[in-house]
Amino acid sequence: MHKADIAAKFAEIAGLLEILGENPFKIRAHLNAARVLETTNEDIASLASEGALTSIKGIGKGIAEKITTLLQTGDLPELKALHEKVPGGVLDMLKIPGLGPKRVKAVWENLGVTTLGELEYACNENRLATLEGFGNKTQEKVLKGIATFHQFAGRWLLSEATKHAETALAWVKKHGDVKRAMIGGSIRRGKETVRDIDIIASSSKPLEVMEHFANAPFAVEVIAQSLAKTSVRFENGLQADLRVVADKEFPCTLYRFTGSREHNSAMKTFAESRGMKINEYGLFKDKKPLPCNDETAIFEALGLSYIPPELREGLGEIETARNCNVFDLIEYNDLEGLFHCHTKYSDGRETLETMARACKELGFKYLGISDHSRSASYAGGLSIDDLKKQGDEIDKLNDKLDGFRIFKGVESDILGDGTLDYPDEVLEPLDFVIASVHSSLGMDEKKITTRIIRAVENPYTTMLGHPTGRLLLSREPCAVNMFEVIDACAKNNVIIEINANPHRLDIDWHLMHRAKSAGVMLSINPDAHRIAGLRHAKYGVMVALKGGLAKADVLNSMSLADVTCELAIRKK
DNA sequence: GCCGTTTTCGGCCCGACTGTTTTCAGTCG
Repeated sequence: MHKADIAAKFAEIAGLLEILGENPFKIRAHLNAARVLETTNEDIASLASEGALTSIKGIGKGIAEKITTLLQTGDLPELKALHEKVPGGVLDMLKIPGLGPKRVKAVWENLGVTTLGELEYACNENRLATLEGFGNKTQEKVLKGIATFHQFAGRWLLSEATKHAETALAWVKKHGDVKRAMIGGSIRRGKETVRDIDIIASSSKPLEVMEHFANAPFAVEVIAQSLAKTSVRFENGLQADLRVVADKEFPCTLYRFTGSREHNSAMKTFAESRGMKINEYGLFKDKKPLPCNDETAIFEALGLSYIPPELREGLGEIETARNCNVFDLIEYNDLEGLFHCHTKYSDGRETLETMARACKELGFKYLGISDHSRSASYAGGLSIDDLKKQGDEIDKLNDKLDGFRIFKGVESDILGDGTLDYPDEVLEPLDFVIASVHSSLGMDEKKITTRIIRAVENPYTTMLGHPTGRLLLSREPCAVNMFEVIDACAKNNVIIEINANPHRLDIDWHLMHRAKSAGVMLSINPDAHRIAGLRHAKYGVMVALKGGLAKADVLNSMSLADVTCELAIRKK
């Protein structure tokens, strides 16, 4: 059993205990253990065998025993006992916004509701609103929450799907008869959420390769097996399709199973206009296949410049490819530094120095630190004194970190009225200020737009952080009118963040063209709370590509000297 | 259930918001 699986068990226990109204501190201890397990670098199995699990902060005697039991048996008697007390579907209800443990318990005990389906039914019959402590507003909110839940079911975050896709790809490549293999589909296009994994491989023995795939250790179920493809399911329900073709067909199959439906359809039409035909088996002229060794050759044969996978959405990219030689797009290696990172000063896992050194080791030249501000008490936001203290530490580190620079910043909460939560004299000496909304995201369009624009107009705001507050697959963006916000950013010389955390990817890439044409600069920010989070910048680059951004549009593609200058100019 | 320690038990984050009530419980971040 893996650390992440054990962590999930503890989170499950916490949820069940919550519904049962157990001691809140016991619940927190389990949640804390889950988080610790998710993030620790320790080898749990060997610590368990040495009886040294309690050396990890947050793991005491009780939880250490449970981890050991889970490692040895894969199961936990306590969890079984809890499941006997609480029906499975009741736990799902905790995922509905507006329903916490108390209300879930009330719904379950008073209405006998034990699944989301029954809950929806009860809402439609107006039974939820009649419960004590509930009303029409809550009932409506729950109904909306259930709809959102269904809408997101069966979709995965790009980061999660990528991780599984890489596992599957590595397994496919292990087969000795595989010549080429790649991840295709929406993962290759960098879509922020995806439905399944597509892997394309070439081999002279396709059936054997597909059989090998069906027998993969991660495949808990083989959903379909045919001459054309094999589909398996991972334990978490994610589906992976493998197509194996002859090597000469590989480029066209990969191409066909990468582009969106709209892109493929547009390309089919374009090829026909050139007297050609394109499908998953090849590119044909006068019914004769044109040899294409890779995707580049396909575009060349069609008289187009190469269209990167991220752009193959059917949004006019073929037209662009006819008119220009190359797409001028940012690449991951263009990034010179990273802004928007957290440390132990607020809710980050690492010290300032550890984060800076990790960033340097990744090859970056600078790091912009922006811990939470004082009103973000839930995230350990910094008092004015702490912020000064951090600034002093940054000064010392900058003397030590040869050729690497830490910029002093803060992620300041945008308060309800649009003001930032430090006085001007505190913001003034900082190198940069990210203004972000973290609370009261439910305001109507007019109110929240006015609020955010007021923050953009603050002379100390350098960047607008995760502008819509969306959490992919769990929280819709707030009602903000982003067109107005983009215009305000242009007017006030404020940079817009592309929050690269795979849960956010905010702003949405569809809006990047508009920001670019309004003359707004963007910044690809990892919003890292731990070392691994720094690598999330790659997802930010993927969506920036989708948004058609060039190196020149992105703040943190500037050299250290240039970015220092840029920040100074913006401060004025 | 964990931590820290005056080693045996008390403290563990808490303020804002929402919707419900009519003074506050529950949820959220």
